[in-house]
Amino acid sequence: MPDGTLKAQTADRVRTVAAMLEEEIVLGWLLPRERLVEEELAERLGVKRHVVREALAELERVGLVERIPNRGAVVRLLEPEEVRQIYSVREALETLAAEQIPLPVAPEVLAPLRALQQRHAEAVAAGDARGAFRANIRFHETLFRACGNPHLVELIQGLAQKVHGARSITAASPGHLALARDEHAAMVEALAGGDRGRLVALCRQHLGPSRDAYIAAVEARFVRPGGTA
Amino acid sequence: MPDGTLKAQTADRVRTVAAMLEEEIVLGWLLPRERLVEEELAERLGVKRHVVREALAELERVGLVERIPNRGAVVRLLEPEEVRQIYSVREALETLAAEQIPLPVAPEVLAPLRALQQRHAEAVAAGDARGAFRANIRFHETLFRACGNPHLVELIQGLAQKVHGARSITAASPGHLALARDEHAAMVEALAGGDRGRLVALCRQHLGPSRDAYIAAVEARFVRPGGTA
DNA sequence: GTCGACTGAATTGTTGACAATCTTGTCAAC
DNA sequence: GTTGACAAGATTGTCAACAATTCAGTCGAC
Repeated sequence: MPDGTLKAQTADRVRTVAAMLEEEIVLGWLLPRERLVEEELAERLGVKRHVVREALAELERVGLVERIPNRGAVVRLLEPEEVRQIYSVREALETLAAEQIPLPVAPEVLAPLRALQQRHAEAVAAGDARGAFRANIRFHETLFRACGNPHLVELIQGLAQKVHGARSITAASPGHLALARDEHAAMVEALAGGDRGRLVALCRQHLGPSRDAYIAAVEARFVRPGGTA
Repeated sequence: MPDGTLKAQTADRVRTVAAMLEEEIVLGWLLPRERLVEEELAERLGVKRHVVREALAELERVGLVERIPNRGAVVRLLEPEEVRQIYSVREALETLAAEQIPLPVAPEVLAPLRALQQRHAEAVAAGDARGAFRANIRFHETLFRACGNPHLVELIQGLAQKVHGARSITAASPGHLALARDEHAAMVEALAGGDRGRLVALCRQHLGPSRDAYIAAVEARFVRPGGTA
């Protein structure tokens, strides 16, 4: 077996398609309530319908799309209350992880973290929303992985993914991206300096802006007099 | 549409099959490393192979089975280290939830909880491991749901499910079942009495026995000199 | 006697076609 | 002008056959 990972198994393709759709949702190319037709996506992304089907099922499980039997899938619109609840759990988990990171942090954590921080900063400077999104994800993954508990990391990532649909407001906003960039720099500093209190506080602060921006946007745009959605 | 939930969609059947297999794993009918052949399961459970396939994929995501490409699925054997990590996160999350339950607890929470506690006690008395397992799950779900954050509850349930494969030791043991029964009673008491400190302590204690029993069993039975598994 | 290659059986992975279901547009009746 | 039924189109849900892969046992060479 000389290829190894070379051959693209179905499972890998499903993950790839799910990731592509996720990005399109996060970056606001696919808007809430927009229909996701299996056959159309299959053709556009160059895969079989079965692959798209599984990818949509995955995104439904994660909470990014909504699937109605015999009717198809649409990009899900997150309720403000739901977003608040998710962020409150995120805060607890990320705090927990930050408290368990051994300090002073190991160089093999710090070095890649600095590299990712820089990549994020470059993407922000270039106005590359997609690059910033990807670097941002990897930055946080690397950071929290340092806590030593992969299951905790998995939960944190899952929750972050759940609210990806609520990030199209901030994911492309230069102001928010610049703020995130600066906060990342501060986190790295706190890690390097062994200042746990600051690190934990930064992690907590870091969550606020995107949550508040989304809630404000939804309540301004979607709430109709007398209605709940 | 006069039937509503009457018609059995594929998604429902997948969930059902997954739940059946999960129970068989928890109760020790299916042992670690035991093969799970799609066609055989499809015939035994009276569904199409495609349904079994998706159910196995679901159980793989959850962490109860392991699937190797072109080779099939087997019941997964959890590493002691992994079990420790999962239980440590469970402890944190369940503590968090217990701390957020409004006290004194609402009657519409307490009443069903007492009913489930009794059902569990009856199953234990009757030596009905499956009944005890089901009542136990619903008891904890009802308890933690009272914290008001469905996403936190979902995480707690997911983690509990992840270690279901590690529960075949305690799920059928009269001693452990009796202990769980008594602890449930104490939890209800603490809830009714508004004693949050006791409730939190009980939730934490409650996790210990099954974790320790599993780790002890695995390390006694499966560790070979010089090997890691 | 041991090692390596080969063949056959078992199992999963993939595909395309068909059936069931829902939505939209049209038209007639009130 | 509005409402209801009806038909056509679009979309998902289901299935069974076929292809690809892996494993176990056997046979032959050294």
